[in-house]
Amino acid sequence: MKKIVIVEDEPFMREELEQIFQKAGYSVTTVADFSYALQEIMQAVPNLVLLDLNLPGVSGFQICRELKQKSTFPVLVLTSRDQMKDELHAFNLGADEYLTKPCRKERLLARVSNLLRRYEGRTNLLEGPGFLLDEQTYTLYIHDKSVVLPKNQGKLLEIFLRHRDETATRDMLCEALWGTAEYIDENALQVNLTRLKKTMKKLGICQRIEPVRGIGYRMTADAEE
Amino acid sequence: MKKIVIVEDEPFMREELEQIFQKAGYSVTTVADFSYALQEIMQAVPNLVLLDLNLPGVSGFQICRELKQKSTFPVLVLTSRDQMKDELHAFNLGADEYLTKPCRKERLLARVSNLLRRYEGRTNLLEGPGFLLDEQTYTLYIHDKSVVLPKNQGKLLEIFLRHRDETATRDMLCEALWGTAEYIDENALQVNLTRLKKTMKKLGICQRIEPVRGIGYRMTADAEE
DNA sequence: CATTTTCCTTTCATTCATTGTAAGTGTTTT
DNA sequence: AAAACACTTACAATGAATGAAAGGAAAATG
Repeated sequence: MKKIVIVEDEPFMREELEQIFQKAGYSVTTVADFSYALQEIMQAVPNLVLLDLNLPGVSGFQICRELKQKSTFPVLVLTSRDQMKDELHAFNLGADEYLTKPCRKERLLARVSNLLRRYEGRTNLLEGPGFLLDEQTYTLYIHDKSVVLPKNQGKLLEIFLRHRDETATRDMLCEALWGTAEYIDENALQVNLTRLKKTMKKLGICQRIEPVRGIGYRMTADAEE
Repeated sequence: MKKIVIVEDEPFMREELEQIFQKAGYSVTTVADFSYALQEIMQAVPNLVLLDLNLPGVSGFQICRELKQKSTFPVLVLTSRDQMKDELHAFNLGADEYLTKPCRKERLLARVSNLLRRYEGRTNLLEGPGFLLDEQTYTLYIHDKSVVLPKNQGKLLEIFLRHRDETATRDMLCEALWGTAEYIDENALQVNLTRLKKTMKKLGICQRIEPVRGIGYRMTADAEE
């Protein structure tokens, strides 16, 4: 059963939405405390997020942006703000659909199931700058090409994507590769990193993996590409 | 550069759309002869199709349905028909977006780039009943799981998906596996089929691969699942 | 500027999944 | 019942991915 999180402050509206989706066979969770909205959503691990923009205290835009940075859930913005600039802004932040209230039940349900269909099989995809990585198979999507990375290279890339612009310690990387933080062989890690760099270069993904002396590595988006 | 095909009968509207998208940096093709619309679209191999519903002689719905059955291009329906039932119908046929004329340039462009973003890395996905197959890597997506099929199994499944409910001859299958229609070994095909069946069963995809005596095989959707 | 430490690259042997071969078993059709 | 066709299983060969080893660069240190 597909799970939907509803972020809406107006109680009457919230309850109506909840009923609509429950009747349609969805599992529904509502967010009450908007200052922790992001955490609550992440914890619920929904298939889709229904987001109002006018929330007391917090900016709906801000929630949308952070959601899209830290997760891959589809976001449907449902709001009474019918300004074109709001709509464009929402799309720029990564929103997947934008509907204005009042909205007919049928339209809402149609758009939701449409989004869910679009996102089928997309739940495991990590977003990198200019490419996508399937975290289960390590299939890499870039433009219209796709390649399956060798497991070790995939594991390394996954770690880097999960810690964008942070430093990944050698322990973390070894842990990911062999399940233990102790060096099996300090060099094996090295070799696998070299290989990852090589395949990324071959694919035209310009990323720099820089060493952090004595600690580990960090990946930063490169200028070109 | 992303390529868009515009299917619109009203000349003034068509030209305006063409200009809007060209200015926005897209490559544009327009369809003139609507009785061959489908063929023209398929031949153009666009990244997105902009489709009007009110076409002389042909049903836009019909084009939409066939497009979605035979390709994976995203379809944006842009029409003056603002009936709710038209919208729902379009969505049921697999349309990805539905906008009513008149429509502001900004909104149209935003929705288009939104769709294109959503379809990144999705261009190679073949749709099967309940699952998706990447035709380059043979990564199989089912529910929230993904698996990379061995090449031979992937090739076989691809053939079956491209000829849904038709019979795939042994020649076709051998051709796909070894590039030649002559039997390398009649049995090798057999073994690979067995393996495909086994993995599909393990993944919970209920498909039946039935032999057609002396000719080949056909895949049919199964009752369960 | 020389030395040490740290990091990187290349080559080679091993390992493991995938594939084809072979032999034998089941199932239709005539 | 016999023949033709379809399926399964086990095993050996192949090839990609991996780790080991050794030597070369680059950065820090005195």
